[in-house]
Amino acid sequence: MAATIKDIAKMVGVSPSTVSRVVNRTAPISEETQEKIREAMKKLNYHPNSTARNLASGASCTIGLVIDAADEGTFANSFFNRSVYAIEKTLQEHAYSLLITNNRPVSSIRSLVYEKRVDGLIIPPASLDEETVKFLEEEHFPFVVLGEPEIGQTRTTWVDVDNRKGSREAVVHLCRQGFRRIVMIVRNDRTVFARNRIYGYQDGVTEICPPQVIYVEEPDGQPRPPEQADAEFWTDGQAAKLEELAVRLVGEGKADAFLCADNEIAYHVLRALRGAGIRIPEEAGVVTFDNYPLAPFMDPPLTAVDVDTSRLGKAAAELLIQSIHEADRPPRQVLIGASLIRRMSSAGKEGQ
Amino acid sequence: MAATIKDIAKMVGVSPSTVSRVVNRTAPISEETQEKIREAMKKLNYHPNSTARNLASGASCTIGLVIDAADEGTFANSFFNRSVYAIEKTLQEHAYSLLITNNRPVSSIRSLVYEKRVDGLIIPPASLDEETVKFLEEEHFPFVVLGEPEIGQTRTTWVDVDNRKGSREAVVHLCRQGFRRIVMIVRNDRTVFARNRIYGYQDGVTEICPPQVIYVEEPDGQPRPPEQADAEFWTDGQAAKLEELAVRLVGEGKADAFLCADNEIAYHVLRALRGAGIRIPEEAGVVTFDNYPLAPFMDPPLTAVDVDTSRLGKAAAELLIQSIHEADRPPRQVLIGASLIRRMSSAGKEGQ
DNA sequence: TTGTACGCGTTATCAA
DNA sequence: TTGATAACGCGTACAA
Repeated sequence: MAATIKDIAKMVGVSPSTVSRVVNRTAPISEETQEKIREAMKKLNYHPNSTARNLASGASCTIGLVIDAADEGTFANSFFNRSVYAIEKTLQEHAYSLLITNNRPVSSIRSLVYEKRVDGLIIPPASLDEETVKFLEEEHFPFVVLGEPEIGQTRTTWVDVDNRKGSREAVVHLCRQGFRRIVMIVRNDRTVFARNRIYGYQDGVTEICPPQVIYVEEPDGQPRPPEQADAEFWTDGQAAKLEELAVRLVGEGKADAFLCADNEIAYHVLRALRGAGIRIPEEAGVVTFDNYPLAPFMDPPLTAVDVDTSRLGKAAAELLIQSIHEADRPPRQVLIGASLIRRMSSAGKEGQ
Repeated sequence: MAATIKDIAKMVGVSPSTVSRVVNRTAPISEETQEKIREAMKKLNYHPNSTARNLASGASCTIGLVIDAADEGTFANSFFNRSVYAIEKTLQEHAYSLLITNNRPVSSIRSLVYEKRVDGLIIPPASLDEETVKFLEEEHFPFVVLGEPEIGQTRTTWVDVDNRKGSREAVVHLCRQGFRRIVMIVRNDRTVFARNRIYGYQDGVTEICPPQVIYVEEPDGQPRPPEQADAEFWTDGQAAKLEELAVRLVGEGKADAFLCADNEIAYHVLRALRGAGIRIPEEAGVVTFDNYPLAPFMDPPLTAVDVDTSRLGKAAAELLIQSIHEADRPPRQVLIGASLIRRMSSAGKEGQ
C-alpha cells in the first residue's frame, strides 16, 4: 500500500497535521522536524493522495474542456485541437488538471458541475445554448467560451481570434500589392467567425472596390449534417461552379484577387486559375484563412491569415483561472490578433 | 450548499447507507423507501460528489491520456488528436473520465500514478522510454501505448494501424492498375510507423520490381528539432531535389508509380510531374499515406491509405479498461486495418 | 512550533 | 431490508 500522511507521522514521531503543514508549507515548522519529515517522505516514497486532498479542500483542481462531436472533422475542431496544448500547459503552470469531455450525444456539462468533477469549464460556441448559459450563471460556475459565441456575447467571458481585423488586414495587403478588385469567397455565413471574416473584408475593401461575397453553398442549403462533416462534403457541382466562376470573374476583369475563407476554397481557386492559364500572382492574387500544413507547398505557395492557437489557448486558460479565484468577476472578452503569412500567391505584379 | 447523502437521509428518515444503496443499487431496498428517497433526491437536486466517491471507493474512474509536446504539429500529433474523440466516447460508455496531460517539459506520468489521479494511462510511443516501462510494470499500473512503441513491443500492450499491411495493399493496388516500377518515398526511417510502411512496401513490391526507397532527408540529417516541427521544415533544397528526382525517374523509365509516406511528399511529386508534362494517372501513379482534408482536391485527387482513428481510439480505450478490471492480464498487441481510398491519382492507363 | 479533534461525502462491514 | 460505525487520506480550527 502507498504511504499516507499518518505513516510519515508515525515514523517521525509527530502528528499527521505537522506532516501536512510541511507538505503544504501552511505553517512554520522547525527546521529539525522538517528535515526528519522530508527524510521519512523520501524513505516511504510518500505522495499526497489527490482525491483525499480534493475532498478535504473542496476543490477538484481540474478544468473541464468540452468538445463537441458535431465539430469532429470540421475546421472548428482542428482549431480547437490545436489550442489544447497551450491550455494544458497553462493549466499545469497553475496546478490544474485538464479533463476532456464530449458534449454529445448527451450534455455532460451539468453532471460535471453537479458532481463537482471540475472547478471551471472551457466551452466551444457550438455547445453554448441559452439554457446552458442560464444554468452556469445560476450556479455561479466559472466558464470561458473558446471562440465568440452566437449568444451572450456580452454576458459571457470568451476568447477568439480577431477574425475581423485579420480579414481587413488581408484586404489591405492585397491592395498594397496592387490588386484592386478583391472578391471574398466563403462557404456560408452560419458561423460567427465566418461572419466576422466577411465584416472585416467589407471594412477593408470599402475604399477600394464594391464588396462582392461569393457563397459556395446554395443559399437554401441545409446545415451541413455532422456525419458528412468532412472534405468530401463538397459536391462536384459546387466545386465546378466555384472554379468556373473564379475564372470568369478574372476573365471579365471583375476580379483580380480572392480572399478565401478556407484552404479548400483556396485550392479550388488556385487550380481553376492555373487550369485557365491565369498566372498567379501576376494576374490574380489569392489569400486564404488558416495556415494548413500544405499551404506552403501550394502552387504557388499560399499567403494565409494565421491563427495563433497557442496564444488563444493560453488566454482562455488564464481567464478561467482568474474567474475561479475571483468569483463574480464581470465577463470579459479577449481578441487575439491574427497574423498574415506572406507567400507568393499574393505578391502582385511586381513580386514581393 | 449542495445536498449530500445525509440531507436526503434526514429528509426521508432513513440512514445515509440506505440512500447510498439506492443510488448505487448495491443492495435490495423496499420499493416504498426507494420511492421516497428518489423523491427527496429530486427535491433537493441531489448529485453524488465524485471526489468523495473516489476517495471511499479507492478508484479515480479517470484515464490519463499523455500527450507529447515534441509531437506538436507533427503527423503523429494529428493522428493522436483524431483518436481523442473515440477514446473519450468509449471511456464515457464505461463511466470513465479522460484527463489530458502533457509529458513535457517534465514527465507527468509518475505523479499521475503516485497521486492516484488516474486508474490507467494511454501513452504515445514518444513518451515511452525504458525507465517508464519499468516504473509502470513495477507499480502494476495499467497502460496502453497508442502506436507501436520503439521498445517493449512484446512486454507492453499497444494498438496501432497495420501500416505494413496497408503499405503492401497500396503496392498491390498500383500493380493491379498496371504500374510496374513502383518507388517509395519517405522522409526518414526514424519512427516505427515509417519503418513498417517501408517493410510493407518491400513485402508487396518484391515480385513486381526491385524495391527502391528514396529518403527526403539527408542520411546524416539531424533529428527534427521540435521548434521547427511544422511544414516549413522542408528546405527548398530538399523539395527541389525530390521534385527533380521524381521527374527524372519517370523520364528514364525507372519509375511509373510513387508510394509517398505523407501528403507533403505526395504534393511535391504531383506538382513536379505535372510541371514536367507527365500525365497522372496515365503515365505515372501516385498513392499517399494519410487522408488529409485536401487530398480529394488534389490535381488529380489523391489515392490514400487511410487510418481509421476512431477504431484505433476505441480499441485503445477498451484494452485499457480490460487491463484495469483484470489485473496482470498478459500484454496484447492489436493492429487496426488500414483502408485504401481509391481516387484518380492511381487509376492507371485504363482509368478506374 | 506542535498536537487534538473533527469534517469533507461517500462506501463498506457488520450486525440486527 | 435496514442502521450503526468505521474507514478513505487529508486539511484545519482550536488549543496548547
